[in-house]
Amino acid sequence: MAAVKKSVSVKDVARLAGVSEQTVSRTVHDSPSVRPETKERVRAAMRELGYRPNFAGRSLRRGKFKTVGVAMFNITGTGNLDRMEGFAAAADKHGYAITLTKVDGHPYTLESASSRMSALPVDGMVVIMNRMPADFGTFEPLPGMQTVLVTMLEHPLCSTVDNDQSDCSRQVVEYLLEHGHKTVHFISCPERSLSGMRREEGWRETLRAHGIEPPQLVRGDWTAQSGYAAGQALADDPTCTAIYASNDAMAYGCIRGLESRGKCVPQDVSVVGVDDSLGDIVPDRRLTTVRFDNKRVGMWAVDKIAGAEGVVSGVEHMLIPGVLVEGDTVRDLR
Amino acid sequence: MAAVKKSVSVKDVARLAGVSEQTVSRTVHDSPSVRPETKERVRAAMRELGYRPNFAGRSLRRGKFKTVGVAMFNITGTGNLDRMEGFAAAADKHGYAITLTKVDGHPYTLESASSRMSALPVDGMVVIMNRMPADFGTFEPLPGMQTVLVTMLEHPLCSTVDNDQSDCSRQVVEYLLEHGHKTVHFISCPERSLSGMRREEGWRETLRAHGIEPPQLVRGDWTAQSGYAAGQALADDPTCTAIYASNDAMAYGCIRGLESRGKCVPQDVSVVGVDDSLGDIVPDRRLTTVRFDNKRVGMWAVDKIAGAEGVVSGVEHMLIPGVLVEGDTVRDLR
DNA sequence: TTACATAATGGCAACGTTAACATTTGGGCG
DNA sequence: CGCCCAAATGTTAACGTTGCCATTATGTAA
Repeated sequence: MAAVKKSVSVKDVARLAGVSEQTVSRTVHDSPSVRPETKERVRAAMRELGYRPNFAGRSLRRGKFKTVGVAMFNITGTGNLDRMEGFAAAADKHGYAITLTKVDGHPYTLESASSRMSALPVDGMVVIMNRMPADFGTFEPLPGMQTVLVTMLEHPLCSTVDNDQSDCSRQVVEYLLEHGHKTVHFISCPERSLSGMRREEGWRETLRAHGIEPPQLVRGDWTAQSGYAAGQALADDPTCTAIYASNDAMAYGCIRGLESRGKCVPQDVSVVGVDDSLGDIVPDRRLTTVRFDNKRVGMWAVDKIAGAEGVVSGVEHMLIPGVLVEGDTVRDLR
Repeated sequence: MAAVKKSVSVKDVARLAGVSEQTVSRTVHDSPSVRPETKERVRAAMRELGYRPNFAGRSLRRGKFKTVGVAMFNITGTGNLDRMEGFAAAADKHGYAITLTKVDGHPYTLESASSRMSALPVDGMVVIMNRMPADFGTFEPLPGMQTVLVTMLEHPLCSTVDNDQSDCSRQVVEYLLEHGHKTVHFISCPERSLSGMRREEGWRETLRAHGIEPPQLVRGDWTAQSGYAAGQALADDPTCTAIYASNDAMAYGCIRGLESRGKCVPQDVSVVGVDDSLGDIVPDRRLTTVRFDNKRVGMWAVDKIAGAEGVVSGVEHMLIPGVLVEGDTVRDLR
């Protein structure tokens, strides 16, 4: 076997096929102005030499990378896998690739995510925010770099997209009220969670909108254990016929906590969660919950960048509603 | 505001700073052979113009992208998030970026993953295999493109890395035998899962190595429901004192199934799962399980590519053992 | 036959960067 | 004062690709 040349370029293919470099390029792009037999000859040469177009040369020439950068502060997080599925799907649709970067060890600012990205071959960037970056208010996206933030907070200069947490709470509370419950108790989450706080607000607002003063909430910490404790605490409250938990783990924990105090779900108390994360993990329950479409969130973000194609499209804010999935943990009191 | 120039290059910075392009380049790379005051002048010019180095030009010149491509057939999958965490961490360590590609809609072959990658700016690639690609035996990696497969099957031309499923079963079975159990029953998974089959083999082999003929296994389908059914079936078997389930969902389902037949865990039957995926979802149990280090798997893969730095390092096969995490679902019979 | 349109192909330059080499400048020392 | 060395900076070319324009074949109408 001959020594492998560092890299095969159009020039090599052109020489072997006996055509100009330009004709090779045209063949690569399947231009109609190359004779079929010429194309075939060029293709044969490409195969023989193992030619593959050089991305750097191409991007340099074109000034575009056909790539969207994704910056994450924490990669492990509920829904991130689905979001990535969305990124990848949308990118694929537009012929784009995704470049993933973890912004970690660096300060939690949009600026650091942005500067990390600026040296990478990307045409635009998506930042997944888990909590509030220090410079959220003052951040300016890099010129020429379309920037989309995955967050429910609106930003004056960047488009944003996220699950609609407010609407989620509205759906759950109204669903329970429609089923005849007089009020809805709430198991919340730690106060630093943006999405959790929005759920809490939504719960409160919806109750008030229906003329109901929200009862005292029970603060949890996302774990089933905290839900269990909350369930036990609420078991003795006679006004409590419906509980809305900020995630499924707490909802399931709550059910078990209620059961430990002799209350049955849904006969005595109805329970609803959020996230649809129990899936196939729990055998005995089909929890009523809200399923978010994180894939769609991811797709929207990449569509916004890859779909724009150089057009300076305006700043947009998108909230994508979840879907309430009926299980067997809610009793109809009507 | 002045019209934004398409892109700011070293040339522009050089002109403004009154130095040569080379000096700008040297400043970017913080070369010691540029006078500090010159550097400062150049830096000021860079700031003023908003210069950021062009990745395409740089890669073209250097012939390297400092990027590792990751091809996935299915993005959603147990452990993928942790693996990505590993990819990103290792890439960060080496100053590399990660480019993610979904190989979907295309045929399930290594060839299609490979050709998809070949047009992207990557120096090497990682393929996450969930099942057996049609061309696994015949596949040849692209010349010059270091390719690592995430699979437990060894490949003659590509390095491979994965969790050690065999060892996982060995650990679980020996742990149970050491705790005085005479045999270990097994709840398996669908036969098309590579990792599941390897767990099954490991279970069988370890029992045989200890002179025990493996009992009839119960086939599950990864869901808690199937584990529940398996638990009910095994509840009536007096020889069954220890059950090893192929994942945590089935293990948890199994526990509940046993309980539904009046058996207590761990008093009557011990149960062990795999994956450590129950985490904070279940309030009342700390399942004994095996935790895999998918992050390390991911890091190994990227290290292999980014750490090589052009050196043609040999094909290696790496299996990374999991860690048995003791919960409260195993009874010591000794 | 000539003129002229059309199809197919070729030549050249430029994208932004940096390695290699070339040049200038400033000092130290005989 | 001249020599040489080192530090600092400049010049040139090339990486691979493709847009633009020029050129050459091929056919078609006047």
